Amino acid sequence: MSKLLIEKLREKALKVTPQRVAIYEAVIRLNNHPTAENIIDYIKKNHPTISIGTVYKVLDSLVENELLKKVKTEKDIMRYDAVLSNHHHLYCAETDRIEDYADEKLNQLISDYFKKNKIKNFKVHDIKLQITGQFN
Amino acid sequence: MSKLLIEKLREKALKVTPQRVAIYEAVIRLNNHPTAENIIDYIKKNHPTISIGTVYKVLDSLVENELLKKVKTEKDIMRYDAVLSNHHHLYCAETDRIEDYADEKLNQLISDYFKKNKIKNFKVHDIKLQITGQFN
DNA sequence: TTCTCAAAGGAGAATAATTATCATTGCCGA
DNA sequence: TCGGCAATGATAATTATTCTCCTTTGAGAA
Repeated sequence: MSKLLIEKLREKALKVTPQRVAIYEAVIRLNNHPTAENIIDYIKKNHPTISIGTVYKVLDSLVENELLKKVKTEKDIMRYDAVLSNHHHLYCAETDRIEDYADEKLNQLISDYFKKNKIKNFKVHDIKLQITGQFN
Repeated sequence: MSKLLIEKLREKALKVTPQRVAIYEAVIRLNNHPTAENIIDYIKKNHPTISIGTVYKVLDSLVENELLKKVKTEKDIMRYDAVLSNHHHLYCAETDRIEDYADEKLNQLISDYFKKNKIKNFKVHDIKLQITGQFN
């Protein structure tokens, strides 16, 4: 399950620690864009001694090493995502639910559009849609 | 300059106070998506006695009354925008610069796309593009 | 214009999320 | 197996924001 993690860590000469593995797996398991707090709660079950600071540090380094992504929210809390493939997010206006929305046809449409319509003085790296609305 | 503000406040039976006017005008003047801190610094020049709590309270109520919008960032700091018309944001990956990007043709393209391709179990209210990249 | 009073503001304490510090631990290459 | 150094744990500090509570003030009524 954590093959990718271990590989990436080795590749960058970072140590493979049980904490890093546990945190990475927690984000995957929790899989609805957990907050640091969600992750801490989940991990404490199997790692009752893990430190909060460690969780934040590990999350940061996993983001830096492109094993996780940060998700923007309305609130001032960071959330994390283990799905690395290019996708968008559906934000529920009522609850705090955030779901992934992958749509290759849409990506194509947008990327075609920007190929034809460059933004002046700006080099686009990445385009994400924040789709707000309501689940039903 | 604050006609719209005063109108909206009156309309909702909210008091027109010098603090509200100053904060609203500050967001317009600073016009690059200022943080609360930016706003406080700016306002202190003319309103040295304004309280930080007031700035936050006013910003919240202006957002609630649709005179300002909150802008999501990578960081866990809120930023504010006085431009209400539908537009997207260009995020600079290096600096914290955020610029508006309005593009009616693009909006049309996306809204047409979603008219034809509904997202199941989800009612879309609004779609925003976060375009990250680099100014040059 | 003055009065009234709820709404708004000010000062500072409190909270919550995150970051920093630093002594200790443990991963991993030699 | 061992030693060095990166990573962790415990906890203090910081930062952005919210809350509390008392004072002030905008604006409708008299």
